[in-house]
Amino acid sequence: MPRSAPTPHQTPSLRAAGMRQTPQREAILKVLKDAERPLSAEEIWSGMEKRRSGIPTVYRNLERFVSEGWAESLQGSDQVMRFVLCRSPHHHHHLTCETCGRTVEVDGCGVEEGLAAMERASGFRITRHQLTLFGQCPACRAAIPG
Amino acid sequence: MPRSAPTPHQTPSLRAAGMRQTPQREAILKVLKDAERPLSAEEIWSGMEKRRSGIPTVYRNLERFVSEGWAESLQGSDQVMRFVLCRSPHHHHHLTCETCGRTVEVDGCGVEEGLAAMERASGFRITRHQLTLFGQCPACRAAIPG
DNA sequence: TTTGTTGCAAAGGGTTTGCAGGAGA
DNA sequence: TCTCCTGCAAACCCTTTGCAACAAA
Repeated sequence: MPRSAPTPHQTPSLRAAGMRQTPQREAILKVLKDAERPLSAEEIWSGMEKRRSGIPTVYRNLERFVSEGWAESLQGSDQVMRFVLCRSPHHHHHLTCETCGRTVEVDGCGVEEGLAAMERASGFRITRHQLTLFGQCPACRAAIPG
Repeated sequence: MPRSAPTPHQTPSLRAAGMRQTPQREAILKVLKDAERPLSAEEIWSGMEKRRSGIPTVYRNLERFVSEGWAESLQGSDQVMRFVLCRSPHHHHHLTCETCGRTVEVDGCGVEEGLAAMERASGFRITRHQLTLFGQCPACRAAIPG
């Protein structure tokens, strides 16, 4: 249930979204902004200076940010939810390096034709999809050739 | 750490996989076989006649079946792991109807070209991907046209 | 008989809730 | 001042573990 204007992917503005501007919220956004990979709530919490917040506050705000479209929550293979700031307002996917954990966004999608073929094969109408990509980033490829 | 032969996707054979044949295991496999959608451990447990098992047994065997390649575990948007029997030995994806929950497998993949484009754009080497598809099955499309 | 499995109970770990006090606007 | 937000503690819930009893082979 997004509350903000239709194009919320710009620099998150607490005020514009009708949220009060608290140091906790700014700290959470800062940690997310500086992160190069999806972070768990606990990692975000640890990253906040002086831990001046409780974990529940982190969770509550994360949920808020996701519903605003500012962040995205990703389920890993473990039981932990991780969060990333959405840099792009467009449809995109996250590509995670399995060696160093760095995550980048890939704009666009590139699976449309594949989806169309699957629709024909299954008779389903495909309305949404979630694609998570894993591999190795350029730096790690260079470090560990093979 | 699969223990069975390289082609374990046929009808699961407990004996062939080096597992003892217990009523609990047969019951779990039966519930999964009859299911048309991914089931949580608790749903599987409830589906076993007379609940003649403890939840830990269900979890332990599910983990075993997954490592044998007989089943696959899927993370939904909630915090619950769900399980499906793999009908096909090939690379495939699961397509879930958002109206009735029915899930089918789509053989093949169809996103290869897209992945190649993403590799070029990102510089990553993509080694694995997870694609989950949502939409509406033929029956639900017929029932609720639009 | 041997050893893999099960059941119970309890622990674990991430996430959510209730509520009273605190602080933006 | 008026709400919204936060912090604390406890509750929740799914999943895992330890261990002794049990049963498949």
